[in-house]
Amino acid sequence: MTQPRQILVTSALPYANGAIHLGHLVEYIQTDIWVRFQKLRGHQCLYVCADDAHGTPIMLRAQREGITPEELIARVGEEHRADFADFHIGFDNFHSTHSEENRELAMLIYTRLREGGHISTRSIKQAFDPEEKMFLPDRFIKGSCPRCKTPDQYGDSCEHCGATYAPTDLIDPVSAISGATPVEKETEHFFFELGDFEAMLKEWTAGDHMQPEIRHKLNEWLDSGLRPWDITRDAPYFGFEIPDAPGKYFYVWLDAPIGYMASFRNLCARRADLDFDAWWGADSGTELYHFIGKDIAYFHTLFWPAMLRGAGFRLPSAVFCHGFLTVNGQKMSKSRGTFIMARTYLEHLDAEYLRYYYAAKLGSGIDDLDLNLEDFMQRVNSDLVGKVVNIASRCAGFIRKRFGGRLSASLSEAALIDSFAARGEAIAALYEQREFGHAMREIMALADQANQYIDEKKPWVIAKEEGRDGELQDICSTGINLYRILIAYLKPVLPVLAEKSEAFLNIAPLDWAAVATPLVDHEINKFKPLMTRIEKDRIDAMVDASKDDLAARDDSASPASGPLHDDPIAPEIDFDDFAKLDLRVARIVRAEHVEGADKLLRLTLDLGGETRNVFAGIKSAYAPEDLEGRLTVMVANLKPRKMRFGVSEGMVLAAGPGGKDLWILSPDEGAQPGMKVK
RNA sequence: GGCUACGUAGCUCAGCUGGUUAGAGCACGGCACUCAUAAUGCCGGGGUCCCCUGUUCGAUCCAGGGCGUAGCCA
Repeated sequence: MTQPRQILVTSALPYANGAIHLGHLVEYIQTDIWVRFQKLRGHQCLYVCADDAHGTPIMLRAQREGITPEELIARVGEEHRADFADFHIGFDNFHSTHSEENRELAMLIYTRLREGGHISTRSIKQAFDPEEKMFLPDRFIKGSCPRCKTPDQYGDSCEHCGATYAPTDLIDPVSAISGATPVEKETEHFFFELGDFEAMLKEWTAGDHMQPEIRHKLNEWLDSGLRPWDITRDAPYFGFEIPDAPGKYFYVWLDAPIGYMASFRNLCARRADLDFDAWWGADSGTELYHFIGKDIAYFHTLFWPAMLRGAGFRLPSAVFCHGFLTVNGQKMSKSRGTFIMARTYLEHLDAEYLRYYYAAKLGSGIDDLDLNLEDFMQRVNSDLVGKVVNIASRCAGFIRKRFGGRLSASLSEAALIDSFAARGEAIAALYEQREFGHAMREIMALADQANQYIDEKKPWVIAKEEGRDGELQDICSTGINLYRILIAYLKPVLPVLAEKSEAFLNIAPLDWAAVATPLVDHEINKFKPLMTRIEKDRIDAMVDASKDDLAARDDSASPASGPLHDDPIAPEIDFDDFAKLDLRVARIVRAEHVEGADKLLRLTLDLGGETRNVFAGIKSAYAPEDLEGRLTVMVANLKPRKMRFGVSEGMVLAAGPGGKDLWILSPDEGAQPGMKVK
């Protein structure tokens, strides 16, 4: 080990007007894994975050709920803390931007920027709601797109044609709050003169402080010239009022990143060993990393370094961007049930499944990450339960039953165990570079090796032979030692599995260095299942619950609804695509319940010369006796599918959202079984 | 609309500065095994590397154009 480093890490501040969802968690899990890794390596690594508690949306939401903004952010803050805790996000401190520390630091930075001549004042024209007596952010003005005329678009861009414009360009603009027609009104704002920092930002950007993709984007902004940044908003606003400018507040994005500092200062107050200035002073020798989403790179790579430099603080060592989450290849969708809240997930599934899956797919780039629920289940079950935990499971029984839990007094396979330990530095380098997916592949390759070893040695054969106890004990002791190394490598990702494994192995908490010292002549505890498989119905239940959540949650009267809205028409296909489908009229000659199946009925379909066995998920809507004798339509050339209860040789067509609301298709009188539908 | 990225097997992803038969895991098929949470091991099938044009002796990798996806445009 080299010298311990001093590292301060942040994740972006979650906005305090809504719940944490699985998209947010990409970032917190990524950051947490990196932080836990650094700690296991023996570094002093501190992870701070806070709620981002200011701004118009929070003010308005509190109004709507009839509570104060302070009450709203207190409530949301508690929810956020609980969600993070249950996903094992190990913040050293989680604070709020609506705090005294943040007020003082925001003032300090603002004052220093002003003294440095970097704050200017100018009058701007902004949309004003004459009924609510407030200026309107772009997002709170709606109207028709000036280019494509699509109605009901926001004041900054059109969701239909992608045009960007000023709110004043909208056709028939209205305030989203009151419905009144906004008027233009002049107001004086303060601006941060970003252009003063152009040279410094160009130099900083050229250094190794961000990913190349972000640097490209930044260069584009730098080349097009830096404009002054509007840092104030007028009352009414929820934020920090500027003392010498009554009625003016700091824009939420000014004090949000300062929240990183405020959270750290708050931590310093409780920790005698931490000195704020040593970590944030201009000449600080510590490291500082911000993990953020690619959407807010702008604020963290331009405004934030400029503010820090202008106010005499240190700059970040690096800003790490990540991509966005898609679910099943698409944007998270409320109607599809893939807009999944952290809490909803936790009610159905173990947090570590998701931590592992994200880790397996995260790299150092800014690509989006897809949570494919089918892949998620298979990956977790196969890698963690089938491969890793299985190693302990298949060795522990012999050690316990035959040797009283005692591992061999010496290593029979020192070379194998050494080869596992020798991978530690390479795996550490991957964690360090945030190449978690690559690290997981390396670790799983080791798990495969361990299983191969056990397979090759066949302890279950040796166990039946006289006089080979020593060999048996050696093989299983080796397996246990290999398992221990794998768990140490996985510990940043799976802290709970690690903790349970430490209890099973009867050892002190593992760290990276512990890998070098194998367990010999050591007694382990009884093995209990350390992790269980993901069941498909748990995922289905989570998706269903996410649909329900939103029905309940979505109080912002969304006028659009109905089948077309919930399930938009699929992309256009050619006739050839359609012609591949062979739809046939079929008579349901028998319909019966399937023992053990919650949703399925077994249908025997007559195609006029051929009968098919089809399992249909319509039990919730039909009684078998109501179906027998009916004509319906089936997909006749669908590949047969093996199900738990038998092979399903096709599919009957039905419409409806599910449950009781499901209707199978019926041809009119006169159609004969076997006729092609075209 | 402009810009920055991305587009590789059914799915999720690797592929170092262009070079002979393009890889992994999962899924799928076959075999073996039964210690283990129906876990494991061995073998196998499967890809016009989004499309077009160009540069090159040679391009999945470079250049130009197109299509699609994501983000940003203070």
